[in-house]
Amino acid sequence: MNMEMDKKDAENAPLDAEQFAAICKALGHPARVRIIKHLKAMDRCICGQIVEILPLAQSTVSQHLKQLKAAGLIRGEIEGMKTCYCLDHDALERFKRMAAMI
Amino acid sequence: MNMEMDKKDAENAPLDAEQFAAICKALGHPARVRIIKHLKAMDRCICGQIVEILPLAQSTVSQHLKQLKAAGLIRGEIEGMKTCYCLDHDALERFKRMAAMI
DNA sequence: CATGTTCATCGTAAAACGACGATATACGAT
DNA sequence: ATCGTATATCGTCGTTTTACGATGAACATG
Repeated sequence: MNMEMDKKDAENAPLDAEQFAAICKALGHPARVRIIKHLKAMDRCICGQIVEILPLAQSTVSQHLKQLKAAGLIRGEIEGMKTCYCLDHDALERFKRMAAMI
Repeated sequence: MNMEMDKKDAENAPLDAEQFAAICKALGHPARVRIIKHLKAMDRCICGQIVEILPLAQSTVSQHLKQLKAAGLIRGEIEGMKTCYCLDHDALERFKRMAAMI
Protein backbone atom coordinates (compact mmCIF):
# COMPACT_ATOMS: atom_id res chain seq x y z
CA MET A 1 0.00 0.00 0.00
CA ASN A 2 2.74 2.40 0.81
CA MET A 3 5.37 0.62 -1.22
CA GLU A 4 5.21 3.39 -3.78
CA MET A 5 5.29 6.22 -1.32
CA ASP A 6 8.82 7.10 -2.13
CA LYS A 7 7.99 7.63 -5.74
CA LYS A 8 4.80 9.57 -5.09
CA ASP A 9 6.45 11.80 -2.54
CA ALA A 10 9.31 12.48 -4.86
CA GLU A 11 6.94 13.77 -7.49
CA ASN A 12 5.35 16.52 -5.44
CA ALA A 13 8.07 17.08 -2.89
CA PRO A 14 8.91 20.76 -2.50
CA LEU A 15 12.46 20.15 -3.64
CA ASP A 16 15.17 17.91 -2.31
CA ALA A 17 18.17 20.17 -2.05
CA GLU A 18 20.62 17.28 -1.99
CA GLN A 19 19.18 15.68 -5.09
CA PHE A 20 18.89 18.88 -7.05
CA ALA A 21 22.37 20.02 -6.04
CA ALA A 22 23.84 16.70 -7.13
CA ILE A 23 22.44 17.06 -10.63
CA CYS A 24 23.41 20.70 -10.83
CA LYS A 25 26.90 19.73 -9.83
CA ALA A 26 27.02 17.21 -12.65
CA LEU A 27 25.93 19.95 -15.05
CA GLY A 28 28.35 22.41 -13.51
CA HIS A 29 31.03 22.06 -16.14
CA PRO A 30 30.87 23.36 -19.71
CA ALA A 31 32.20 20.15 -21.18
CA ARG A 32 29.45 18.15 -19.55
CA VAL A 33 26.78 20.57 -20.67
CA ARG A 34 28.13 20.27 -24.21
CA ILE A 35 27.98 16.51 -23.97
CA ILE A 36 24.33 16.71 -22.94
CA LYS A 37 23.59 19.14 -25.76
CA HIS A 38 25.29 16.90 -28.27
CA LEU A 39 23.44 13.83 -27.08
CA LYS A 40 20.20 15.74 -27.33
CA ALA A 41 20.99 16.61 -30.92
CA MET A 42 22.16 13.13 -31.85
CA ASP A 43 19.86 11.22 -29.55
CA ARG A 44 22.57 8.62 -29.21
CA CYS A 45 26.16 8.45 -30.26
CA ILE A 46 29.35 6.63 -29.59
CA CYS A 47 31.99 7.87 -27.21
CA GLY A 48 34.49 8.60 -29.96
CA GLN A 49 32.25 11.24 -31.49
CA ILE A 50 31.93 13.01 -28.17
CA VAL A 51 35.69 13.03 -27.78
CA GLU A 52 35.98 14.64 -31.19
CA ILE A 53 33.72 17.59 -30.44
CA LEU A 54 35.51 18.49 -27.23
CA PRO A 55 38.99 20.01 -26.93
CA LEU A 56 39.94 17.48 -24.29
CA ALA A 57 41.88 14.27 -24.05
CA GLN A 58 39.99 11.02 -24.40
CA SER A 59 40.60 10.09 -20.78
CA THR A 60 39.24 13.42 -19.60
CA VAL A 61 36.09 13.04 -21.65
CA SER A 62 35.68 9.56 -20.28
CA GLN A 63 35.75 10.98 -16.77
CA HIS A 64 33.12 13.56 -17.61
CA LEU A 65 30.94 10.85 -19.08
CA LYS A 66 31.39 8.87 -15.90
CA GLN A 67 30.16 11.78 -13.81
CA LEU A 68 27.13 12.30 -16.00
CA LYS A 69 26.36 8.60 -15.76
CA ALA A 70 26.81 8.62 -11.97
CA ALA A 71 24.32 11.49 -11.79
CA GLY A 72 21.92 9.39 -13.83
CA LEU A 73 21.71 11.89 -16.67
CA ILE A 74 23.06 9.59 -19.34
CA ARG A 75 23.36 5.89 -19.96
CA GLY A 76 26.04 4.04 -21.82
CA GLU A 77 25.87 0.64 -23.33
CA ILE A 78 28.74 -1.28 -24.77
CA GLU A 79 28.20 -2.31 -28.37
CA GLY A 80 31.01 -4.46 -29.48
CA MET A 81 34.16 -2.42 -29.37
CA LYS A 82 32.38 0.90 -28.96
CA THR A 83 30.26 2.40 -26.27
CA CYS A 84 27.04 4.12 -27.17
CA TYR A 85 25.80 6.90 -24.93
CA CYS A 86 22.34 8.36 -24.76
CA LEU A 87 20.38 10.70 -22.55
CA ASP A 88 18.22 9.47 -19.73
CA HIS A 89 15.21 11.52 -20.70
CA ASP A 90 13.33 10.76 -17.50
CA ALA A 91 16.19 12.05 -15.39
CA LEU A 92 16.40 15.17 -17.51
CA GLU A 93 12.70 15.74 -17.13
CA ARG A 94 12.99 15.37 -13.37
CA PHE A 95 15.78 17.91 -13.41
CA LYS A 96 13.73 20.34 -15.43
CA ARG A 97 10.81 19.98 -13.05
CA MET A 98 13.08 20.60 -10.10
CA ALA A 99 14.67 23.59 -11.81
CA ALA A 100 11.25 25.01 -12.56
CA MET A 101 10.33 25.03 -8.89
CA ILE A 102 13.48 26.75 -7.74
CA MET B 1 23.07 48.85 -35.19
CA ASN B 2 24.68 45.76 -33.84
CA MET B 3 25.58 47.26 -30.50
CA GLU B 4 22.85 45.22 -28.86
CA MET B 5 23.65 42.01 -30.65
CA ASP B 6 25.17 40.47 -27.59
CA LYS B 7 22.01 40.89 -25.62
CA LYS B 8 19.67 39.79 -28.42
CA ASP B 9 21.74 36.75 -29.19
CA ALA B 10 21.82 35.77 -25.56
CA GLU B 11 18.05 35.75 -25.44
CA ASN B 12 17.45 33.23 -28.17
CA ALA B 13 20.77 31.48 -28.21
CA PRO B 14 20.37 27.72 -28.25
CA LEU B 15 22.22 27.51 -24.96
CA ASP B 16 25.52 28.90 -23.84
CA ALA B 17 27.20 25.97 -22.18
CA GLU B 18 29.61 28.14 -20.25
CA GLN B 19 26.90 30.34 -18.86
CA PHE B 20 24.56 27.53 -17.96
CA ALA B 21 27.36 25.48 -16.41
CA ALA B 22 28.43 28.42 -14.28
CA ILE B 23 24.97 28.77 -12.76
CA CYS B 24 24.63 25.03 -12.32
CA LYS B 25 27.95 25.02 -10.55
CA ALA B 26 26.71 27.69 -8.18
CA LEU B 27 23.66 25.54 -7.46
CA GLY B 28 25.79 22.45 -7.14
CA HIS B 29 25.89 22.42 -3.38
CA PRO B 30 23.02 21.56 -1.03
CA ALA B 31 23.71 24.51 1.24
CA ARG B 32 23.43 26.93 -1.64
CA VAL B 33 20.23 25.34 -2.88
CA ARG B 34 18.80 25.68 0.61
CA ILE B 35 19.78 29.31 0.67
CA ILE B 36 17.92 29.89 -2.59
CA LYS B 37 14.89 28.01 -1.31
CA HIS B 38 14.88 30.03 1.88
CA LEU B 39 15.18 33.31 0.03
CA LYS B 40 12.32 32.25 -2.19
CA ALA B 41 10.18 31.60 0.87
CA MET B 42 11.19 34.79 2.65
CA ASP B 43 11.65 36.94 -0.42
CA ARG B 44 14.38 38.78 1.45
CA CYS B 45 16.15 38.19 4.69
CA ILE B 46 19.24 39.11 6.59
CA CYS B 47 22.37 37.06 6.55
CA GLY B 48 22.01 36.04 10.19
CA GLN B 49 18.79 34.16 9.50
CA ILE B 50 20.44 32.21 6.75
CA VAL B 51 23.29 31.27 9.04
CA GLU B 52 20.75 29.98 11.56
CA ILE B 53 19.00 27.60 9.20
CA LEU B 54 22.23 25.97 8.04
CA PRO B 55 24.44 23.68 10.11
CA LEU B 56 27.52 25.59 9.08
CA ALA B 57 29.82 28.20 10.51
CA GLN B 58 29.06 31.83 9.75
CA SER B 59 32.18 32.20 7.66
CA THR B 60 31.24 29.18 5.57
CA VAL B 61 27.77 30.51 4.92
CA SER B 62 29.28 33.83 3.96
CA GLN B 63 31.40 32.08 1.35
CA HIS B 64 28.38 30.29 -0.09
CA LEU B 65 26.53 33.59 -0.29
CA LYS B 66 29.50 35.05 -2.08
CA GLN B 67 29.39 32.33 -4.69
CA LEU B 68 25.68 32.77 -5.25
CA LYS B 69 26.22 36.49 -5.62
CA ALA B 70 29.11 35.97 -8.04
CA ALA B 71 26.84 33.78 -10.14
CA GLY B 72 24.30 36.59 -10.14
CA LEU B 73 21.60 34.52 -8.47
CA ILE B 74 21.26 36.70 -5.41
CA ARG B 75 21.94 40.27 -4.43
CA GLY B 76 22.96 41.61 -1.06
CA GLU B 77 22.61 45.11 0.18
CA ILE B 78 24.06 46.42 3.38
CA GLU B 79 21.46 47.92 5.66
CA GLY B 80 23.19 49.47 8.58
CA MET B 81 24.88 46.73 10.52
CA LYS B 82 23.13 43.90 8.72
CA THR B 83 23.18 42.66 5.17
CA CYS B 84 19.94 41.85 3.46
CA TYR B 85 19.93 39.23 0.73
CA CYS B 86 17.33 38.62 -1.89
CA LEU B 87 16.94 36.60 -5.04
CA ASP B 88 17.70 38.01 -8.44
CA HIS B 89 14.47 36.86 -10.01
CA ASP B 90 15.57 37.71 -13.52
CA ALA B 91 18.65 35.55 -13.20
CA LEU B 92 16.58 32.71 -11.83
CA GLU B 93 14.16 33.02 -14.71
CA ARG B 94 17.01 32.93 -17.18
CA PHE B 95 18.30 29.81 -15.47
CA LYS B 96 14.91 28.16 -15.66
CA ARG B 97 14.64 28.97 -19.34
CA MET B 98 18.06 27.53 -19.97
CA ALA B 99 17.26 24.44 -17.94
CA ALA B 100 14.06 23.94 -19.87
CA MET B 101 15.93 23.81 -23.16
CA ILE B 102 18.48 21.28 -21.98
C1' DC C 1 48.41 -15.36 -33.05
C1' DA C 2 49.74 -10.49 -33.69
C1' DT C 3 48.16 -5.92 -34.30
C1' DG C 4 45.13 -2.07 -34.16
C1' DT C 5 40.90 0.20 -32.30
C1' DT C 6 37.86 1.81 -28.67
C1' DC C 7 37.16 2.85 -24.36
C1' DA C 8 37.87 2.74 -19.13
C1' DT C 9 40.89 3.09 -15.43
C1' DC C 10 45.19 4.31 -12.96
C1' DG C 11 48.59 7.45 -11.36
C1' DT C 12 49.69 12.07 -10.78
C1' DA C 13 50.00 17.13 -10.50
C1' DA C 14 47.78 21.54 -10.23
C1' DA C 15 43.90 23.97 -9.09
C1' DA C 16 39.55 24.69 -6.85
C1' DC C 17 36.34 23.65 -3.05
C1' DG C 18 34.48 23.30 1.60
C1' DA C 19 34.98 23.94 6.10
C1' DC C 20 36.70 26.16 10.16
C1' DG C 21 38.59 29.59 13.51
C1' DA C 22 40.61 33.98 13.79
C1' DT C 23 40.64 38.51 12.46
C1' DA C 24 39.03 42.85 10.33
C1' DT C 25 35.49 46.21 9.36
C1' DA C 26 31.56 48.79 10.15
C1' DC C 27 28.08 50.17 12.80
C1' DG C 28 24.90 50.80 17.05
C1' DA C 29 24.57 51.36 21.75
C1' DT C 30 26.30 52.81 26.25
C1' DA D 1 35.76 56.26 23.63
C1' DT D 2 34.42 51.53 24.53
C1' DC D 3 31.93 47.57 23.82
C1' DG D 4 28.92 44.37 21.45
C1' DT D 5 26.84 42.82 17.10
C1' DA D 6 26.78 41.53 12.18
C1' DT D 7 29.21 40.34 8.41
C1' DA D 8 33.17 39.78 5.28
C1' DT D 9 37.70 38.30 4.59
C1' DC D 10 42.07 35.79 5.66
C1' DG D 11 44.82 31.80 6.51
C1' DT D 12 44.82 27.07 6.67
C1' DC D 13 43.94 22.18 5.98
C1' DG D 14 42.03 18.23 3.99
C1' DT D 15 39.25 16.74 0.04
C1' DT D 16 37.69 16.91 -4.58
C1' DT D 17 38.01 18.25 -9.33
C1' DT D 18 40.18 18.64 -13.71
C1' DA D 19 43.43 17.53 -16.75
C1' DC D 20 46.85 14.57 -18.86
C1' DG D 21 49.60 10.51 -20.40
C1' DA D 22 50.18 5.73 -19.67
C1' DT D 23 48.30 1.42 -19.16
C1' DG D 24 44.78 -2.24 -19.39
C1' DA D 25 40.70 -4.81 -21.17
C1' DA D 26 37.77 -6.17 -24.82
C1' DC D 27 37.11 -6.85 -29.26
C1' DA D 28 37.99 -6.81 -34.44
C1' DT D 29 40.99 -7.81 -38.26
C1' DG D 30 44.96 -9.34 -40.85
